[in-house]
Amino acid sequence: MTILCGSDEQAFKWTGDVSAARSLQTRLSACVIRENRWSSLQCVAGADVGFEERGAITRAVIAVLQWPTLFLIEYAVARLPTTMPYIPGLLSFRECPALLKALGQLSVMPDLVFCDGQGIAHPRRFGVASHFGLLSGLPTIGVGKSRLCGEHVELDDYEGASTPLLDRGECIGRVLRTRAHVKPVYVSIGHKVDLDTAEQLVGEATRGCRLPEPIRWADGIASRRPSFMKRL
DNA sequence: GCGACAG
DNA sequence: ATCTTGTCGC
Repeated sequence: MTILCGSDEQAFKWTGDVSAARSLQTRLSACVIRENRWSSLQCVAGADVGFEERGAITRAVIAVLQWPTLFLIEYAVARLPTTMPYIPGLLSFRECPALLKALGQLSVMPDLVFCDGQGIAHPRRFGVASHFGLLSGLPTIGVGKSRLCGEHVELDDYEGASTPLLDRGECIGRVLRTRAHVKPVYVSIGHKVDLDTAEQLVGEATRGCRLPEPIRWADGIASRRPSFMKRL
């Protein structure tokens, strides 16, 4: 049952069948581990994706940082032809191939990955952070910049404020204000990390900016922002 | 049928 | 996400 998760997905091919992709997500979501399955952190990574050629090429970036100093150790950039369009709820099928390629190019395997996007805070509890975690086997945390699904009460405007993200009677994540006066981020379990730990780690990985440092690096490189490219 | 909708 | 012009603050 669970042993089929990895191999099933590797064989997945996008044919335009939205229903088939959704069914696969529902099956794979049962394989996601929602509790801590790691011992210690030596280094963590940030993962993000960007596009080239007006979307024809998918460019994935994984930046590895030392923990808990958050100094950049190394990074990898991988490019692959884009095989499917962006469809809300199916983002992981579009981004995971390039992310896995980038992961394979690293010389040091991170102990945990902060992903740009939702984990189980997803209609079928299988966002990109969970999908990538399952495929790589690595612990992952989903950090979304906006909401995909779920509801929550208004959030206090001070740094560290947080409130549960609820969907169909289930707590699927937490809305966290990483900095006063800025939009909150949506933290959720990706794989092998529980929610309390995920929120705590996001807080510890954030240094004055809205997003945690690992994701800032991956995003800065994926978006080719001069301020980041200069520091490489 | 209508509105919502990660990146 | 990407494109793109303009503005605000340190």
